[in-house]
Amino acid sequence: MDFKNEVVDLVASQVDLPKEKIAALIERPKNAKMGDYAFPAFILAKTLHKNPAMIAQDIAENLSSDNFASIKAVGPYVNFAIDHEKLVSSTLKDVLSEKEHYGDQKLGEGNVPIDMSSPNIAKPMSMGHLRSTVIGNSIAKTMEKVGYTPIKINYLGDYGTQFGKLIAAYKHWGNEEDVKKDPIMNLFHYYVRFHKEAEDNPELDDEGREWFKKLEDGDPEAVKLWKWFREVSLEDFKRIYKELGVSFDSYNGEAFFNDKMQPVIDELKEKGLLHESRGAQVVDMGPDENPAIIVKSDGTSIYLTRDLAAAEWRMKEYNFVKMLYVVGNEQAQHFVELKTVLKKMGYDWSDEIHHIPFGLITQGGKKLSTRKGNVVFLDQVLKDAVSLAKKQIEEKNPDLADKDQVAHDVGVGAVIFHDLKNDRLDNFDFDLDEVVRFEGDTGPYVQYTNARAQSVLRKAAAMGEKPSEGDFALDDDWAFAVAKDLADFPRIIARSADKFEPSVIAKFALDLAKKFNKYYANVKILTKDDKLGARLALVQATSIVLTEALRLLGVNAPKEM
RNA sequence: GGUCUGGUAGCUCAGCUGGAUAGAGCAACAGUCUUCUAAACUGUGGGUCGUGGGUUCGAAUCUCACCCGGAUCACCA
Repeated sequence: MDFKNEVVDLVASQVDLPKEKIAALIERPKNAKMGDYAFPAFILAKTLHKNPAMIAQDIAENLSSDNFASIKAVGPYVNFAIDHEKLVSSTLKDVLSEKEHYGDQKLGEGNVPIDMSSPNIAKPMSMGHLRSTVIGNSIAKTMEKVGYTPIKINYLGDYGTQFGKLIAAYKHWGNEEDVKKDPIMNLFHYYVRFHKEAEDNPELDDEGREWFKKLEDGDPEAVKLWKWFREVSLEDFKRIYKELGVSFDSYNGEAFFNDKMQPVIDELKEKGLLHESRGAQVVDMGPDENPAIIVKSDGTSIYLTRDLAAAEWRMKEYNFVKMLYVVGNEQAQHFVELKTVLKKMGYDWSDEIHHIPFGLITQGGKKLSTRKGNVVFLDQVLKDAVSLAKKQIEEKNPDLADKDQVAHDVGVGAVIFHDLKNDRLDNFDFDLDEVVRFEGDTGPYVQYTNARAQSVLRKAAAMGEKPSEGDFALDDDWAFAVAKDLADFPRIIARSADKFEPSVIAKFALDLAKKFNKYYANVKILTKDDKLGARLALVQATSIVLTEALRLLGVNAPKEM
């Protein structure tokens, strides 16, 4: 049942305004006591030459509807209070019949490649990669929920001059055994050492360049090492992705596009977009902008060239309706260049490319730097989170079955949720205690709420009681607050999808959990009376929606914790 | 200096396309488990919404200027 549409119709019957205009004016009072919808009468004051309070009064007097418990003027507003029982019962009916498909909708269709995660080979994943990974993953699930077909692409940083350096470093200090034992960490140590020693010993840099040249020329040893590094790194990454519950449809990284760049350069030349500047081949970006470099002065390519090739290739391969890049905000300018160059090449689909930026993570107020070794390793954070969750379980629920599985879901869930609950663009300073908190506005709070709901349902089943299938009439304020949130869920999903903003869903989940906990604290659910089935239906519906909201965020919802 | 982005409670942040007394969480203090999981709930204190102008019946929200923080400003990604 759509109560808002009815409000619009009711107002339209009294007021000389188009329905669209009315719909835009209808608002939701902040204070629930004032009702559920309100129509402000200010804009009619001029045309009717009456004060808004009187206008509101006139409108309210002429309206009535079975679906609203009251329609009355309060000052310059016409306030509509929904009939509690009607809203609760129509919402519960929807949720229970559609189950996890509640909130599904068709806002569009077609392929949507999402460039996300994209760690660099031979370097440990940091908290920054976590952001790209979990934001991309949540957007993918949300896009799917509203009709699109997401394609998750891990654009691995598996090529470039740093591999020359890494090979040189390995030749100096590395050995096969160590790399096999702990590939990422040992390769990373070689790399860090290389940079440190190169400060006093600049010839090392030359060695690095030589090895990269060899790699490009197909030198067997260089290629073999590179392939090996890539392979062992990817295995390590996949282990972490499994922990996070994230999978990819493509691992076509930078190396995949090596042989696809020259055609793009040729194409730019043909279209007359390329010219020489300071020894480099560039495309002009406008009078006050730096030009976009396509070929460096030493004749080698640059990441923009590669991204252009990747974009063209993806268009051919996927015929996408949108393409998203979940990449840090510090690369914003790069995506402006990418889109501008594509546009100049005559590709209007560049308008459907969106950079989905996110804020910077710092530690102690300082920017994290892989090269300086000042990083927060994602692997370690996840391990810490899981072990803290385990400790918590031992304290609070030592008899729980599947302790390790639940500790994993809760610990990892806490980390993911923490990363998604705030606006993407917010910067944040990394603080482990903050990231793995289990109380307050956190993932575990939502999980716990769901576990409570599941527990009630289990107890009810043991009593031989089930959620009602037809009679959902509840009219207390706490149930009504929960049902109102449930009724909002489809709208929340649409907004999250439209803004590519997972935090909208995370905030909703927190709010719903809070409303449910108030209900739980104030209403004894498992009492044998004629409303028991209806109360259980509310519990069931809440659990369905909480679980689905968490799923869209990429967080598991254990039934017990 | 140019561009982008942000500035709301001690801390971390909500506040949807401008609307009725600015909201949460954390931290502090005071309560609530013989009763459905206290990872919870209830209450108290805490605010010049960066500053100043403008638009409007109405501005935390839109606009302009300025102040402060962050990112970025052609051969790294």
